[in-house]
Amino acid sequence: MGRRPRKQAVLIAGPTASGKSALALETARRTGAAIINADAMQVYDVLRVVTARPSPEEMREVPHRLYGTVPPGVRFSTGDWLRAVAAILDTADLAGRPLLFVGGTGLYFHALLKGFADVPAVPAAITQRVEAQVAGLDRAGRERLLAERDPAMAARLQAHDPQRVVRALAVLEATGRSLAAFQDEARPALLAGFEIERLVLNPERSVLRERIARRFAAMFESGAVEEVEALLALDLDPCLPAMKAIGVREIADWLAGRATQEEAIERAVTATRQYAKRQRTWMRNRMGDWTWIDPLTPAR
RNA sequence: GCCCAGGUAGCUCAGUUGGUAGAGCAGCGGAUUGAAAAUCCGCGUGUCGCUGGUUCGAUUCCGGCCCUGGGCA
Repeated sequence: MGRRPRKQAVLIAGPTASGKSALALETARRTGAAIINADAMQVYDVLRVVTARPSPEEMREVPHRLYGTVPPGVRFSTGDWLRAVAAILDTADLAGRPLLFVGGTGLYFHALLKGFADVPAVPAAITQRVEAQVAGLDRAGRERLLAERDPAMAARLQAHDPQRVVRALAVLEATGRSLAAFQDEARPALLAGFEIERLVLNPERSVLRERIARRFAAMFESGAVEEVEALLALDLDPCLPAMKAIGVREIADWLAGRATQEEAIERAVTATRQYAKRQRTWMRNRMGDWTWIDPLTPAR
């Protein structure tokens, strides 16, 4: 039995501004690894500075995948991301390189490690119809509607927020099956057969806060404004994910005279801090068995 | 110096006909299976400027002081 070295994957998660990209780059230089994006916003083209995507020089130096590869007019989903990763694993061009999955989107790592329900595409017309139906309902109304149509999903959802209720109802309508049934079907994890190392970067709270504040102020001076102008010029639907990247709304408000620069920066910094908090909640509660490190405090 | 307004949560403020107080934002905790930088759920964290007086009881009423803003000099 010929012994081939096992394929290696390193997963680097952590809240925004925790130093993931720097660690990934340093590791890739040392080990010859390729870096694969696991961040929902860094996939979008146009927004580089605002999403803190690696620079063109860094991307030239080390192989990077799934950074800025999706037009901002596209609604890229977790399933799309997982398929894109599968396609990368199937190609030979990264053969032999360790893979570094780097990003802040907990759901992507979950899908990568645990598999993801394979649900057929739901026609946009159906989603729109369901959205219109759910739009006027309050929390109790949503809960009641879902319980009536899809008790299994109603029982599964902890919070009956509009997005999840719409998704459940749309899947039911499009396929005739409950989303719960799809979720219960075991999906093979993409990284089966890999030797996997899992890291969560967890800087001290006060340090992270300070880095977030400094980083956004710097973004403002180094191209973020031009990016947002370019994005706005595309005149996209404001509901699209790329339009919701932190900083887009805030800078757009400043450009339109609805906020001073100081206010725009403060709001974006607050939004980033709140985002980091949500990330930490996910990581604390769902990545407890990963290796936690503080990359920013010298004495660790 | 005098007059007026105000001083209540981290911030902006509401309120208590005297029984130690509550909104928004911020913050904290939680959920998270195709929008996830999204979308939701839960939680008030307080010498009511200080100090005397009246009162069974004062953040509330009265006096004094301090501070802030505006006006008059």
